[in-house]
Amino acid sequence: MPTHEHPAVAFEAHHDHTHCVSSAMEKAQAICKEKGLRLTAIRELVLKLIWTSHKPMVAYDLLPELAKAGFNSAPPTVYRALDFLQEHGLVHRIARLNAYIGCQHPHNHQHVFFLICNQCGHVQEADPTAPADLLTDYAAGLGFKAQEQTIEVLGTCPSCLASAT
Amino acid sequence: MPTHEHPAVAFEAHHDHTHCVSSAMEKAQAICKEKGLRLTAIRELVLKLIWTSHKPMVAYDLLPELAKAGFNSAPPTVYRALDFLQEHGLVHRIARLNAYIGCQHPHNHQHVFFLICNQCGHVQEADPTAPADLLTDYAAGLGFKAQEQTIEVLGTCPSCLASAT
DNA sequence: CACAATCTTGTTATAATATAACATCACTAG
DNA sequence: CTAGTGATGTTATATTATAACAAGATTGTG
Repeated sequence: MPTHEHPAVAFEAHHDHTHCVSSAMEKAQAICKEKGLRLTAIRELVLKLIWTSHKPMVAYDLLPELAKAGFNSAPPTVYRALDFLQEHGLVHRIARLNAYIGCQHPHNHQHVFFLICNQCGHVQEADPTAPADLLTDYAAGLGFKAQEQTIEVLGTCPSCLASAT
Repeated sequence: MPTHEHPAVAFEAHHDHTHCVSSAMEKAQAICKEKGLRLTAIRELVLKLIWTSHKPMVAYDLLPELAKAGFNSAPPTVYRALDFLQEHGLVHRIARLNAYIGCQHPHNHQHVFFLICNQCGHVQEADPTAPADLLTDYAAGLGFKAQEQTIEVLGTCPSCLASAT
């Protein structure tokens, strides 16, 4: 296991997930407080559900969970919460999965970089810094001004590689 | 304008589009012949429509065009054609747009790299080689075996930058 | 407190994207 | 020519997402 905490966490089957979720929630509360945003009950629950699943969740998977918790559960409710969370950097939308995942990284939210396992579905967020610079430069060479970057890498994660023997 | 032909073509308002389309169609026919694939009338028309538009097209934009040409125009028809074209490297699907565009590049079809203009909607396919190597190496450092890569860069294209003055 | 302004949520309806399932047709190899 | 495969037709439905407007909640200000 690497000595730094984040990069491998989603590929670790037995990390302390309870801690992982509560830490993410505390961080989200702090961010909202700092920015004067309202992390309402619905928004908080949606974020918690996404973190708890620790896999990408699609919007319609969240609806029954909202219903269980006694909230309104029509699509606009969950899409609004997701829009809010995404807008403020708390979740990412993974385009090719139509799914949402908690934002784990300390980086510029405009630049996202995911490693998506084809076999188990786990998604690892990675550090976008190096590719972001490369892509921005490449685009600039074509006269294109880059503003937002999405990198989605599909493949096989360490744990699936291991279990394939 | 760069001396190489491909990279800037989609940002060139006045390139020879008729030639551009017919050249793409000839190339597609050659590829299918070589691989023993059947570029049927529907598949050929779908590919031609996509190339002619020269912008990303969504599946449901293609349906009325198929109908005009006298073909069946239920959704499965167009999705099947798109699946075929995508599977054999003739078009790409741009995940965040739910849209399809003709494949312009001579590279590995598993590695795609798009520059998407927020203002005019034009999409430029770029050379994925350099970022692909970087991403594969980065993933390998995390024990992840990369197999397929999607890079979508949003921003402003040269022609929109120029017209913004 | 009262009130207006704004933000958030509730509610109904519908749009947009994509696939399942099975029938029929057409091409190709033997 | 004929069985097997691949392609298309057809109907129905699943999945993802948003429009539009009403009602409620929160905040700042007098």
